Amino acid sequence: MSAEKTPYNPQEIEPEVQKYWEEHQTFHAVKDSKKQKFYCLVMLPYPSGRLHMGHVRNYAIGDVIARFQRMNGKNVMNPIGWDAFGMPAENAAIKNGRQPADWTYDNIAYMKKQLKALGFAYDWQREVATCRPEYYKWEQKFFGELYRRGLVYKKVSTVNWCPVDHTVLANEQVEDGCCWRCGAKVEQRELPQWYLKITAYAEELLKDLDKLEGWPERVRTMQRNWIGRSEGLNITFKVENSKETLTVYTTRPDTFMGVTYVAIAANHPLAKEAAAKDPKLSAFCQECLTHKSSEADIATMEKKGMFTGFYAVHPLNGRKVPVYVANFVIMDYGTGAVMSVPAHDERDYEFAKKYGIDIIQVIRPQDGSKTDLSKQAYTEHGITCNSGEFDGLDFAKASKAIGDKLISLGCGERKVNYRLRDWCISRQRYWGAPIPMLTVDETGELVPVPDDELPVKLPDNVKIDGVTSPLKRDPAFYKTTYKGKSATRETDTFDTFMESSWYFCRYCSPRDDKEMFDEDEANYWLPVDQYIGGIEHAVMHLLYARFFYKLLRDAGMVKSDEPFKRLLCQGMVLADAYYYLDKDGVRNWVSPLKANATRDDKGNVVSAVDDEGHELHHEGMIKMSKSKANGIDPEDMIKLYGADTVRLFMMFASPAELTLEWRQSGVEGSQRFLRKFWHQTEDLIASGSRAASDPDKLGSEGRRLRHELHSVIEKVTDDIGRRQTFNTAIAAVMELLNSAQKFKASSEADRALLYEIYDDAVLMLYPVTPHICFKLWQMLGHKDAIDDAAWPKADPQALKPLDMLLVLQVNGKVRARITVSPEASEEEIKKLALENAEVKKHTDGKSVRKVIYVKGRLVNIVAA
RNA sequence: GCGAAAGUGGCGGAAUUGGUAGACGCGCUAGCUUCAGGUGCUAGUACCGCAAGGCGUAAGGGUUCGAGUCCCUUCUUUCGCACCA
Repeated sequence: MSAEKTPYNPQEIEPEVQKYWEEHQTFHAVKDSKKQKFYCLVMLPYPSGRLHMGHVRNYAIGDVIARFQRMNGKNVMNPIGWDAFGMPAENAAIKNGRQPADWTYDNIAYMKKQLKALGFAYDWQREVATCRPEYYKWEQKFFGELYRRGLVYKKVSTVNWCPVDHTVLANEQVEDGCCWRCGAKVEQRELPQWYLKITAYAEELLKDLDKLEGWPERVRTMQRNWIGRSEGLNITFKVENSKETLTVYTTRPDTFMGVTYVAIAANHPLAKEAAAKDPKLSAFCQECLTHKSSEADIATMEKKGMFTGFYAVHPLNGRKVPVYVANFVIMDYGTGAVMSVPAHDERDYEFAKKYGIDIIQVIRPQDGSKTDLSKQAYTEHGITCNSGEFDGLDFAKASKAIGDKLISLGCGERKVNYRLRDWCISRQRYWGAPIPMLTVDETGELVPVPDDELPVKLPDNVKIDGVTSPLKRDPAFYKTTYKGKSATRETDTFDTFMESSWYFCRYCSPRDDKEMFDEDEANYWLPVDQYIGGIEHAVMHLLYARFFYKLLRDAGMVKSDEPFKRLLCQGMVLADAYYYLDKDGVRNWVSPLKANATRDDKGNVVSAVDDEGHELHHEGMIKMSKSKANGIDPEDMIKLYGADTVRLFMMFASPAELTLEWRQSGVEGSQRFLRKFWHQTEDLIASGSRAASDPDKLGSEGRRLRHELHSVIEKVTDDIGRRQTFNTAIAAVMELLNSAQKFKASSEADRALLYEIYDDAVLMLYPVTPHICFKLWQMLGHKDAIDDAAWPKADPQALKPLDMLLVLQVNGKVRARITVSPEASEEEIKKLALENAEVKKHTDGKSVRKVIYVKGRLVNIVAA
């Protein structure tokens, strides 16, 4: 024990180990058909400038899985890249006059350093930045192909318009009626836009969700709801005094005989026709269109309508029903017109009451109970009434009969509808991939930019004023020719979700200058075996990427149907938030690192004061954010504790899918563990050299400990590989090391066992804390680097239990614990249980009714 | 409103197939060591009780020899969606 102890110094060893990985290109992946591949993918970051804890958590999880799979013999690809187009670069350009490109590339360089300091096992040779022409060239080419395949179209339509960012937002990008990035209230505008026909794949996107067994159920449910398939009927009404007809979509054909009015969207052709004659109606339509347009906002706003003067003619009973413009009907969903049955729909009921429209009951409850339509609508499925020849039918029969009748009259058509709408990919921004389309000036013909002219490069050195895209003011960009004729380029750019929809394919051959990606490489690596990212991408990104993958498949470029086999959505990172109130009662948020909390003897925060003496209010643990000043900078933490400590804490503090509470004391605990691990390994080495393992020479304590080791190997393997419960895997190793620490080695065989334990513990912790394990592995005398070492295997011999701990219960209550030989028969065990003194205390004077033995676990004696 | 998930010590969490509730860690308490220590080590720590023992997984009920786990009712929280015609 005389050996000098070296302190555990992560600041020294981590850069050293990282340098080794860099020099050896340890994590460079090469296709090898003889080896089973494993594609581990983390959602690529937007280069905002600095990593945040959300990134670190995401990538730590990915790194653990990638390293674990590598140790298990897989050929692992673990790439990283940059989702480099987007608004913040333009905002930075506006703010400090820098070019978006310069700003972005600087950020990438900085964040790359941060990622390297965390020791992630990326194949840096595959790094991709989506803003490079070599990347988006292929996206432009593919877009041209999609256009030729009829999957791209341009249409004028109402779109969500962000008045602050001066850009159109996809429906999916609007949160609570506000822009998802800047939070400004969204308005509606009519603009010509490019669309991708995602609805053509709606059915398959829905159906294939069933194949995604490795996805969290909640994500699949969200996507199912987002696609929102419904079966119904399109019904066409004739309109009096108009050439227009009116087609509505309904999922309740059974209520058709109760229609008393029709509601249409403000920008429906019939509404426009009526508005042309009526200034009041025109003003109302205008008001409807300037309204916030997200579904959530429409849901909460007051329902309003206005009579158009038109009457639609009910095709079955000839009734003339008024046509209203209503603010809650959307042109883009269904047909932009709704038939209204106030008696059996709550919204229609409310509307009818407000405007004095008839309410006619055509459905009655199946069980014969009474309904009171003077109070509320009856919305359940029931039996038809007041419906003439259709009376007395249930929902299915009535829907079929009425549908058949309408179809035979030529004014009905069965229709499957989706909530999902086509993907608008146009953005009125500079910092994005230009949409590669041209308009021939003379003819107005729309054509894709010919492949040999791609990429359509973004011009450099532009002036950004935050209002008009520089592309729209730059004739050198938009003036061009097509087959000798003058033409005008599209000046809109792609939605950045386009780039993130296929980057994982590009990783397969990232420097390919002949095609989008190499098919042999892609079909070796794809699909992704494990994808890891935030739950916020559950619908948009993950749906678009699935769609894009199917487009690639139908172009013959990939062979599988789904891009991501297994998905893990990690939880948010929270931290304590504190504030004090200033003179004006305004909250001033203070970093939790500056809050000195006083705790009671149970450890609860009683009060807190910041460094300047302000009394702080503790808001609790909330999501890390700039506005609440409770973000913890990963770089600060690495400097303070080292990457291994940060990684260990993140993986240990909570299960990956749940929220993670950042606690300084917990981080310190993680560091304490690593320090102990380091010193205990040193102690072992100092206690004597490695002896040959000889399990037969172990005493009973040694055998028990060896049994524990191999049970832990089995558990940790299952926890990381199958269950993905990294926290319990780490806890198991900690427990093992606690046991090893208590074990007094008294022989060569004992010491050999300890070496076996420390070897395996180092291997098992390597995916989580690779730097310290790299060094400990060397210290334990291994010549080859740990990076290529194999994951430990549980020895079946050692897994056999030496003795069995049984719980003895009387009437379900634990009364004693006994140890028996694993060979003991059930009869012997039951006898032992009944003779146990503690058991007897509780069975005395009672008769034993039943004795239940659960193998290897317990004996329960039922006595009364 | 609809849909989904979840409620376990002072805290994060564990209990994987209905079978020892509270692993592991944080915090706290006591002691030792070091003493420049916000280091290290040892022990204790759900609650009530001196103890025997009792009680205990949001609340209430049920199934079972046995329930944190399954079923029903209620409450709460979180997340997602939302006039979807």
